[in-house]
Amino acid sequence: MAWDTERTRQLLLDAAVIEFAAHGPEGARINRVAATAGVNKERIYQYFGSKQKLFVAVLEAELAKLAEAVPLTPTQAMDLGDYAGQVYDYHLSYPHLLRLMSWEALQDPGTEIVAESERAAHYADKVAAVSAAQKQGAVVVDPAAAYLFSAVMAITTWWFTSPQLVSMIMAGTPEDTPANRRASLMQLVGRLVGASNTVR
Amino acid sequence: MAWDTERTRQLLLDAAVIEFAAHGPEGARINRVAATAGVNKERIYQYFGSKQKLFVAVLEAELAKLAEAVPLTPTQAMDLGDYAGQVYDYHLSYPHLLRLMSWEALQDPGTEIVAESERAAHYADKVAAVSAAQKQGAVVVDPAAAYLFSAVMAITTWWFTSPQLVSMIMAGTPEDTPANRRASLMQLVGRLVGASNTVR
DNA sequence: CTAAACTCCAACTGTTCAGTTGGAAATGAA
DNA sequence: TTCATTTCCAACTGAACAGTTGGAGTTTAG
Repeated sequence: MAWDTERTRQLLLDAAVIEFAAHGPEGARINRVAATAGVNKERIYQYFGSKQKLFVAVLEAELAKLAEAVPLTPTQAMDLGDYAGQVYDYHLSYPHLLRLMSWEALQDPGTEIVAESERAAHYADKVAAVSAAQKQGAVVVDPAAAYLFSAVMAITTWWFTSPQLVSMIMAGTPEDTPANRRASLMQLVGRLVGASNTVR
Repeated sequence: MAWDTERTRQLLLDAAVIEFAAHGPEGARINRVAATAGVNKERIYQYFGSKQKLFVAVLEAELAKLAEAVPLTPTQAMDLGDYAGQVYDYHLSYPHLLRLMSWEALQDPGTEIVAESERAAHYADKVAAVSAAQKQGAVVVDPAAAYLFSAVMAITTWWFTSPQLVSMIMAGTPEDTPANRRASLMQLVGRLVGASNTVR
């Protein structure tokens, strides 16, 4: 058969995103990845080495896509509500990543963090941007930037990471829609950072 | 040997909390639960029926403990910052529950929610309490109570549900401690709900 | 054209796994 | 005391699993 090594690898990676997002690194099954990809499972060991290494490759690939899709710019920290809205949009249209990160969160605490140095640098940049916005008066100075940024991440991602809680909590709110969630998110982030239109 | 059926069952449940918190419903191993409990694994099938039913029993038991430890009172909605602090304290001292709920969140979306009616009623009460506080002027009226309550849950639990993100984001904040997290949490919740001391 | 290297496959290995079975030991009722 | 019931156990069953092997087929270099 005609070879297309890169295509085979990508097919496996794409299939692995689906399998790991659904079942996590321990529950995923190598034969299902191979079946979904239409590729022999021996190829997984040839290209990736092991099941856990495949999971790492999947996380690296998907994190790179997020960084590309929602890049950090200095102006974003000046409008964290809008930034939160963009991150929300990304996860709404592409739910696999937060599931993968949730599985990552639940791994053995001793597990090495995937792409840690790149991700830590990325987050350091974001926290620094928030800190700079605090100095410019666009964001309240209390609490520290890292705490503020954490809270923004928390309320942005929660809708996707706790679906069972969301369904129970929002059951009595008939006007609940993704758009209203997004609007409340942006409003609440604005309030957290002290944006002027939220002062009552 | 002297029989103590209830003790055997509780030993298995306690061992299962540890195993499911660490590995989740798919990654957990029945033989490890039995070994940790010091009980034959056949007893698991006798008392609980199956691995998944054991997971459900574990979640039910741990959720009942939370409801008992951090009960809802009407006064709590008048001070959501304090309430958030109490929930934070519970999870800080007892991290298994949020791990179990995180595994629950990642189960197949078609999976029946454990103790759904009780939990939904519990959350409905909480949202109603927030709504009442809004009417009394103790909490801002925008966005709707369910959105506010969701945001409070989000920033309270995030410290425990995203440890890898926390470690990267907080790496550049040397003054980061559980106490400072708690203090920032209460401050941010106060700001979200429009508590008077946060207006700038 | 040939041989080396590479990609890919079906079948395999050794182990693990959830769940079950047949029976031992303890308890309780008659 | 005896028998029925219950609790508990070691070993088992059937299937699943991650990872490996031997070799077929294709590509590339000489």
